[in-house]
Amino acid sequence: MSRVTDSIHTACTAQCTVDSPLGPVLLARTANGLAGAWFEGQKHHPGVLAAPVRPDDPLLAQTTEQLQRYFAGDVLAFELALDLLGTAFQKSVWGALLAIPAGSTRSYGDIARDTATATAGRAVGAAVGRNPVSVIVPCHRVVGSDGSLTGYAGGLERKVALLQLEGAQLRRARVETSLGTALSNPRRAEPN
Amino acid sequence: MSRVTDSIHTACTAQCTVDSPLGPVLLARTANGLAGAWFEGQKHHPGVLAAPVRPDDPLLAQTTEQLQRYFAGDVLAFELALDLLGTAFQKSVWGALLAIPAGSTRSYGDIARDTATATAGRAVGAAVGRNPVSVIVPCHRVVGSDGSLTGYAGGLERKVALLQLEGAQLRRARVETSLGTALSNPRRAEPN
DNA sequence: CGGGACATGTCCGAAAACGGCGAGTCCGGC
DNA sequence: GCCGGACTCGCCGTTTTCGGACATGTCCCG
Repeated sequence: MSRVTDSIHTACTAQCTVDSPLGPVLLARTANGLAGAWFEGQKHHPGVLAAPVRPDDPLLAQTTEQLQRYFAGDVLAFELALDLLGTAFQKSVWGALLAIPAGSTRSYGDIARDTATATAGRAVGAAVGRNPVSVIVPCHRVVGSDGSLTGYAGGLERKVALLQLEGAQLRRARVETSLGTALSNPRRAEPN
Repeated sequence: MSRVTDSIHTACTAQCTVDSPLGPVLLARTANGLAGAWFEGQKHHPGVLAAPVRPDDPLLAQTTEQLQRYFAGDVLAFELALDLLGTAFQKSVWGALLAIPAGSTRSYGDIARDTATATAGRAVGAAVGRNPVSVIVPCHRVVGSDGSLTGYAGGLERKVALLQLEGAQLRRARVETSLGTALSNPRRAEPN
């Protein structure tokens, strides 16, 4: 068990489960904020938590409501107190994710350039993959530099679904973008 | 930082410092009981704790008082709620230490025979050395099978001082015991 | 006696492996 | 000629693995 994985086990003060179109989501909070939101069966799922089940916990209830609205199509920024447990590097990456607006995407390399060494794309990928708060910390908005989806801890189907729900421009089959590179790489408006 | 060392950092709820003839002692408690008592500069000292300083905490005050009586020569069993943070093996070893009455000593091998595999003497030594609650969990009452003191996280001087305070029979310099091994190994009355 | 060799649980430091990458190259198809 | 796709290589933080080191004691051998 990783160091951060077991810290959620000890720091978690309350948990509950929300149903979503993509399956049940396990929510977990600490004394300081929301610390986890995992799809069932997703990678790095913490498993069974010892903390008491409290759907009525104010923060968890708030989270549940915002998630339900989100999945209903009312996509806007979540407003929740977060407590992201991880290394300094991971926190900086997850923080950068929060700055990606719904409907758009950025590449792992972009995040690397923003937060760390420009060449740390791969490390960014690892950190993004360990995002403890799915959906709310929008790790699904990060794609490869060529627009490919590359991976998602909850399974690529969920990543696709989330992006479509947000109305993001997914890279299409090559057929439609034959006229130029700009369309095949929609996340870059400015050429430089 | 070791896994158990940082667990005291997170679990500690209150701390304070007591003066003793052997130097200041840092006391730390968790929600469940006394979790630490370290001499200044001793090995595995947790360093600076974030928990608030509360000499008036009931348990800490109780501990302070019993320690002062102990050092004043009123040596009797401590009566305190303990919360020993460690592995199962370590807990079993530390538990065995509590059974050693003041004034007597046992060997690392003895403890090994009592708690774990008979050949785990060395592992017992390591565990004893990491006893988080000095003096109260009497790790100073454990000596080598030949009666030598072998080591003490707080320094051998302190180990000697504690044992003398308790009136334990220390092995003397070789000069006086030249007549036989029995005297040099006073902790074994029965030959078998 | 002295000097190996071995068994035991845990911690610590170093080294290697492992990813949700990205840029560059080369080659085959249309 | 333009892409794709497959392949190689450098990059970087984290996790895992591994080798010693210990507050030892027993046995066996000179």
